[in-house]
Amino acid sequence: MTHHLSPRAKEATIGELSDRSGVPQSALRFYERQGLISSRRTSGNQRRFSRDTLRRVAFIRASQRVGIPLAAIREALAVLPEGRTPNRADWAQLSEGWRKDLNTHIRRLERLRDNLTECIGCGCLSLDKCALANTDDRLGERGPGARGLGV
Amino acid sequence: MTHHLSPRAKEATIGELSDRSGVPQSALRFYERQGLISSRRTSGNQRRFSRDTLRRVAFIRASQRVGIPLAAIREALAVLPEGRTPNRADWAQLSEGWRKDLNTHIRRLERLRDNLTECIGCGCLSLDKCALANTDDRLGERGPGARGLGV
DNA sequence: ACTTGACCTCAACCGCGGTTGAGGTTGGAC
DNA sequence: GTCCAACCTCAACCGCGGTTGAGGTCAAGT
Repeated sequence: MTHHLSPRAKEATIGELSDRSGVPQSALRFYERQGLISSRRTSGNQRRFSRDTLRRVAFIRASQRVGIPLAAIREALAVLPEGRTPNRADWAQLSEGWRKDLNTHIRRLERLRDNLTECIGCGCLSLDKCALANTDDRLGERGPGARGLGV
Repeated sequence: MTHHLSPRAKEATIGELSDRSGVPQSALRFYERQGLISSRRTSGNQRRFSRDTLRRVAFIRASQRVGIPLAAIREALAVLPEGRTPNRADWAQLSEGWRKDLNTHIRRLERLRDNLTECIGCGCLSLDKCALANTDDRLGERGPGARGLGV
């Protein structure tokens, strides 16, 4: 009873995490640099990821797939607890927020689709009054550089 | 009756086009380099845009807003006639295709939202069988470099 | 004729989301 | 103890969608 099991029993190397998540190692290192995931280091400086990291990575990829920029994903992930392993309630809280964002996003797309149909379909092609041209929603200009805006 | 009006009566300078479309001149030049719009040049090498270019630009921006990459927009615009000024039917054809893409896109988002709710909500957090992790839709990997994939 | 602002090109740079490769260490199996 | 795959860092590069700035020309008004 004195040989105290090391906690790494459930930890994954970067290769394992990559295989399980389908995300390239280079991307995982990149995510770590960006503060989206974190790892413990072995005495030999190798990464060891805790089990819940797989979940985080899945969440990151799923979010990205709908066009959410990494910075926004990082913010969202920040609601997860620091020291403790996130539990179901933590993830539920996270996904609830995401659900709202997704709904907003979906509504925007629907609006655009309807405008497109209406506007071109009706032949109003005068852009001054066209819903297509004057899309009411402001999409945060936020400085120069590429737009990005998460679609 | 002999002073034959010059055709530039309805042409716009880049500044005018920029003002009317709200798109920076730098972006308009960029679009031209990328083959999304085109211009006539004056004897002094200045650009003159035909009237329908305003429409093209509006279309480009609207498309971008929903996350469609410029390359895809260029392809879509290729269905417009070369010599002739595009008429209503041309634009309608274009927008019909877009409407379908938008619908597909919207459905993808809805699916993700529902998966998220179900998956996290139900506590199934085992990623192996999770819809979040194993999103069935293939999103065209197409080579290395940034994903892009138009969201 | 001259000024002034709008236009031109070209090259360099930006943020994003990574990949690639060189050169060096680690660690598990034999 | 030695081997080799798997890991490490760091710097450079990629495509995308542009912006910025230097240095030069054009055209409309006085």
